[in-house]
Amino acid sequence: MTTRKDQDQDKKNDEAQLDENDIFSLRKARLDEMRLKGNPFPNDFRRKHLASRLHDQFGENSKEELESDTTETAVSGRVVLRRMMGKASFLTLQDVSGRIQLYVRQNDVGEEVYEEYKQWDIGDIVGAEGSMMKTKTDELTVKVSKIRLLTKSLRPLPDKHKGLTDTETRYRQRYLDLMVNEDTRELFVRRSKIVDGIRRFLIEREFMEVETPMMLNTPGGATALPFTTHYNALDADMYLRVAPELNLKRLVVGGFEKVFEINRNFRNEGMSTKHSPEFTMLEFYWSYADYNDLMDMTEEMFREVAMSVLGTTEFTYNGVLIDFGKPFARTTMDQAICDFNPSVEPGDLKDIDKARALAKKSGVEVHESWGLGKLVMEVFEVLVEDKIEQPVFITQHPTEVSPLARRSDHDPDVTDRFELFVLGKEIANGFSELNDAEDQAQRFRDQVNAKEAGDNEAMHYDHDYITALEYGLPPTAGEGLGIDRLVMLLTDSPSIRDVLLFPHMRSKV
RNA sequence: GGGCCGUUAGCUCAGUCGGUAGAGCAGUUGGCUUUUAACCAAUUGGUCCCGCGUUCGAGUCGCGGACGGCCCA
Repeated sequence: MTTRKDQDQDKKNDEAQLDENDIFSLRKARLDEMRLKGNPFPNDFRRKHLASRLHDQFGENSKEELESDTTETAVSGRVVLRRMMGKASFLTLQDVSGRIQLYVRQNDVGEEVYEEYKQWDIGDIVGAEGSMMKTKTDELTVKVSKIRLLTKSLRPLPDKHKGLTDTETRYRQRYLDLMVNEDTRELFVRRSKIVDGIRRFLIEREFMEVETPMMLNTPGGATALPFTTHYNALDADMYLRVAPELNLKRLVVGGFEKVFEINRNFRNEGMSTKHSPEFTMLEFYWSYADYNDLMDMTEEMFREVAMSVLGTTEFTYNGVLIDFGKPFARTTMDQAICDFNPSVEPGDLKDIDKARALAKKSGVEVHESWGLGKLVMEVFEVLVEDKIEQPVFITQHPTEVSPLARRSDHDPDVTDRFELFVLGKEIANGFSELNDAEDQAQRFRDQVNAKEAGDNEAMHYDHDYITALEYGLPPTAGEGLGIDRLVMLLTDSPSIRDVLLFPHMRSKV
């Protein structure tokens, strides 16, 4: 049945067609002609070699050596450059591995094919067979004997020299960015290698990869505002997860003593160069280990990943040299506040009135319901975070702001927790897990109170999680690591959007 | 949410004091059988982001809005 809405949509589409420019109409006309002669989108061409493989195998051969070499190749990819010289021409073909030049002569492919070939466009995808040669200027080239059009492209590619620089278009039409900007391709290859490196690091240490739900009845595991959605079949409102933490610890209760998950979390917050509403986190849980073990392992992981991805532990971010090869500093939150702010005295952070005064003086919008712990945390965020450059583990977070972390044996007001900061960015957050069900229940109640007092980021009370703890969670350490931010560091990217293939954008009209 | 900046041809960008809308690339036509940002000649192409206002006249000035970027919260 055709609805009114469909008709409107069809009308819109028709209008869009009419709006198209001359280049599009011309190419569409060419495509229509091709349809009359056969299928312009064949899928029976098979490639023999990637461009990079040809360069590896024949790049060092001389012109003469290649003339006597009879190796036949078959290559395919997108035409990105073309130089026509009457009855002969050069094409630059781009495949996933790189570029290779093709030399197409009318004498070699035949007059009929060459006439058709002249109607093809930059951006088309072609397949070609031929032998290897080198040109006058020593460029490795496929001397084409057969060439076919595999996919007709209807839209013109961005400028062949200047490329595509408009940030908005690069984000909205990432495929164009990837087509023409090699840096972008390399960045996302690197991202993939980073994730691969982390996965291998954990699997080598006998961690098991698991997947836990994205949609939950009760969100938890982090203090953050969740997205809500609706499950029609159950007629139930549900939440997108803000962290996989509670489910992963349920698995540890069940006996999977070392688990990890690399997946998306969703937080209903604003976007910035450091924040995306959906972001990728590694979370892992390690039984019979504590937060000190986590810090050791995190350093080791960063070193190994940097080596495997960059070939070195040194890199620069925004002009600052960072070396993951050096030991990361470790300091408590209180100590860091005092170190970065000589005017602050340790006593200021132990007295709620003094801490409140310091917070207000530092520009924090203080709520009267906040305890000492929350005040100290806020002061840290304002007075320290941005000033950090080199990697540092900040430890001993207040219990008040760490509702899932184990209390310190020496001071019940702080936890055995750390956050790793590099260049003002929080990269990782880990702690010895709270496995005392009664303490956890009280912490949840405190969170519910905070929520009722207006903190919409406070956690829900998760009854089933308490039940799980009542069966017994072994002593465990757990950590979350922001993959996107780590990728930013290792690719020198100023914005998180640069390391997301399809960053969220407001829809246009 | 606030501040600053941006939006002109498919892409990259100019556009003077408010006076007929420009270039390079891409495209089209012709030439060219080792080019490589190929070259030579000719040439097509515009909702100047949208709306309102000021003005004899707005890409340009004013107001409002959309989208984006950066900074701040």
